[in-house]
Amino acid sequence: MARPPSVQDDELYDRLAEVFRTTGYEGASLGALAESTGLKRASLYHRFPDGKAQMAEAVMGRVERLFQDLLEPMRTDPDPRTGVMRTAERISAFYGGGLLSCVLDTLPLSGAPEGVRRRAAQVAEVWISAMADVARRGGRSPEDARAAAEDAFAWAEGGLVYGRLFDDGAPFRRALARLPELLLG
Amino acid sequence: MARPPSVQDDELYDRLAEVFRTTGYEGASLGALAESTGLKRASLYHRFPDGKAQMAEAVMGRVERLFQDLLEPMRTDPDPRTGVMRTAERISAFYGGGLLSCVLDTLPLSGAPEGVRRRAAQVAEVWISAMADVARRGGRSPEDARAAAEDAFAWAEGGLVYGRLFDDGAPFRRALARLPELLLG
DNA sequence: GTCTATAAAGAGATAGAC
DNA sequence: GTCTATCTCTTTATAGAC
Repeated sequence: MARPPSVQDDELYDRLAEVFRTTGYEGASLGALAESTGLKRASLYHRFPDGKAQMAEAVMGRVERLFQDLLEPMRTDPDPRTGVMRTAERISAFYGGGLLSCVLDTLPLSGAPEGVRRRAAQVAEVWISAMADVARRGGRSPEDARAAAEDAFAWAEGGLVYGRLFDDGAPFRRALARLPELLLG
Repeated sequence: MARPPSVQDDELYDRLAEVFRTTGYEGASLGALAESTGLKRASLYHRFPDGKAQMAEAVMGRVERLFQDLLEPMRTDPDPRTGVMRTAERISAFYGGGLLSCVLDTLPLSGAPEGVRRRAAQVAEVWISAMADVARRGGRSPEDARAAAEDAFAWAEGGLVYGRLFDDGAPFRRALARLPELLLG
């Protein structure tokens, strides 16, 4: 049985994520990952025998677990609109009000191993399908709900692209502020 | 052994752009740039004595010139709505219907020189302010026009993020299809 | 588990022949 | 203008001490 992820591990993953997030997969050198975590390169290899690819996949696993928490209100609040608003708040905070890059954007560039790219798509799918689900519960057809969820994802991710270019999180925050209307009409 | 003749400048920039676009700045190795252009590494240094940073800036200059052409209908068509639709068509084609990554997203990650990041923001600003201009001509207040243009940029860029993750350009194309409504109400 | 040391390959960049 | 050859530094990865 696999060892459950410890808090210690999560802290490590968060520091690795910080590097991958800002530099992408190929830009994230072992040296930078080691410095960010406070471990030496050889120690990282002890934790991740398959090297950088395994570190990136572990980071994607961590992000997926974090998203499960961010998405919880949207999934469980009896009122869809309230749930969407609460999740939007959490997501906005998670991305530093729109000033942090998203690992789903920066990590899966060409050069990243296929497994990393697949994991990134998986996490994005978790997010998008949770939005589509709440849109359906709000009364939209499955097709409309999925399209609205994709649009919401795109708007938010693009807001983060804008944020990185101009150091301004306003477009990202507008996207999240309009999430209820976008998903529920 | 005689080599095939060197490519023209714009052709050269396009081949460099292809590498930067898909891999980001740090992921774009001199070897990959040389292979993509058909030149040897030393020949690239003859054209760009300052190396990779200068190549990336030249690519941004090329992209800016390309955008001037993409944006021309939106700027000059007497009917704002027709102009926006024509520019949207051109932009959609430029990005392969939503399946190509955008250099404005992938190039300015951490690790890219400050000059490259500045150039990327400059090109994005050209695009966004052209959209804000047409929105104003369509009757919106300067503040609304700017915000709508930023939102349109974000939606489109995020559509490309989705396209890269899922190999599906539909969200990007939806964003462009809604450009008239987004900018002109 | 973490470290130092080091190997092996790849990176950016330069010199000089043609 | 393009090439081959080379330099130097960085990067990934491994070996082995503690």
